[in-house]
Amino acid sequence: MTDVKPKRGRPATIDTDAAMQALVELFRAKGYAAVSLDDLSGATGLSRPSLYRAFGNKLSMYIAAMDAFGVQVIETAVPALLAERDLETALGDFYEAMLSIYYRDAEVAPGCLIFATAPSSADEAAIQARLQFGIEQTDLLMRSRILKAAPACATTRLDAAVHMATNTLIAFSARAKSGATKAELTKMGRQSARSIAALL
Amino acid sequence: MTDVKPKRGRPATIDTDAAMQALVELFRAKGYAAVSLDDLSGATGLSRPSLYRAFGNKLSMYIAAMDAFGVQVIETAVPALLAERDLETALGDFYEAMLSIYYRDAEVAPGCLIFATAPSSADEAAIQARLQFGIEQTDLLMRSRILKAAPACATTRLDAAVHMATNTLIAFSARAKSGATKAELTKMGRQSARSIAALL
DNA sequence: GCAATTTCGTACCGTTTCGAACATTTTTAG
DNA sequence: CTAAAAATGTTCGAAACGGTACGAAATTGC
Repeated sequence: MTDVKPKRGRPATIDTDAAMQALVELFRAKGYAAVSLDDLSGATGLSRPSLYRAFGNKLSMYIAAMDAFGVQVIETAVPALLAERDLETALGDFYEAMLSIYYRDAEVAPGCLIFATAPSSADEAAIQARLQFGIEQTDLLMRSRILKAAPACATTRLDAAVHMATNTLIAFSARAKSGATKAELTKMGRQSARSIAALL
Repeated sequence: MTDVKPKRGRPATIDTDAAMQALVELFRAKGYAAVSLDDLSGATGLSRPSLYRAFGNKLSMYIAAMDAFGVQVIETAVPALLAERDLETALGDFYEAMLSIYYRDAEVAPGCLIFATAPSSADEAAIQARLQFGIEQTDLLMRSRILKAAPACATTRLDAAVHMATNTLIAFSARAKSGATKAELTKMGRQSARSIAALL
């Protein structure tokens, strides 16, 4: 199914993956509304019509960027959470991995595309839906991980720990944007992981 | 000092307080960048030049709205936290009061002006500074309240509880924007308050 | 080589944006 | 009553906005 079919017209030359990465970087740095198509065109090196053909209008570009960011999180940070370790270290490692995404070696954090920029644009129904999905999936992920560590945990107690774990991550996205250092938040993540593990 | 001095020219007729309230409502519903001066003019009933004279440019309007929102929080919700009750109920009452601000009787939450909209506009230095201040003040508020409930608490434990309490509130602002119901978050707030109190 | 087909960027459209210039209105000072 | 002063809304302009029409370029099928 690796299409070897020779297509009829002029072959495409644009690198959509690289372009998408540039979209993610711009959107998470400046949010949805503050970014213009000219900005995106400049960052990707693609003309506005090329962007439009590849990703649709600005809203669908942002939605696609949210998805790409989510995939990046799943591939990069989630394995740390699901590793065969005790809950406290796994959760702490996960937070640290997420912070590596939020800060990306930069002095000033580009931040989280989903938790930090989507809330302000949630009046767009499509954006709100993706934000809801992101939170939901994080809750589910935390639930499965905590349940693995404490299979017999009562549901109330489990809910509390799950929400704590997700809420900590969400808050980190805002704190990173507020100027907190990565070291600061990493320490906070270890503390939080310990507290959450202690809840069970 | 209640100025009875008759000023020289035409007296001002605009209600700056009402206008500011309208600014807060618009900004927290749609964020900073997505709001135009025409939107603000329409919502306040003031002409663009009047707005400009009263509050300066768009950025300073947003900054002033952040301050006004902060004052509203301090006047409305903080007393619940500082009330003479046990920590768990005080914290739970505080979260509930904050959710009343975030939802304002509306089906869809207008949300939190500071935690939900500022992070996406934090590339503006002035906005980032106010966001940082807001988080800092919340941490300080939580610290003083928790310290009152547990004066002999070890600093590590105290830090953990403080950050948990603030992070929960920050996360609520994102969850509210994602479409969660007020009842849902109120329940989560009570659970979180219990968990945080149990950390001491 | 010629037609069909697909990609691509230049140029353009109408709208919206922010901010200011300006005249008008309403008051006090003399 | 006239002049100065302050506040206000109408009007304007230059720039930026999102999005598209259209022709040039590049490839395959015949």
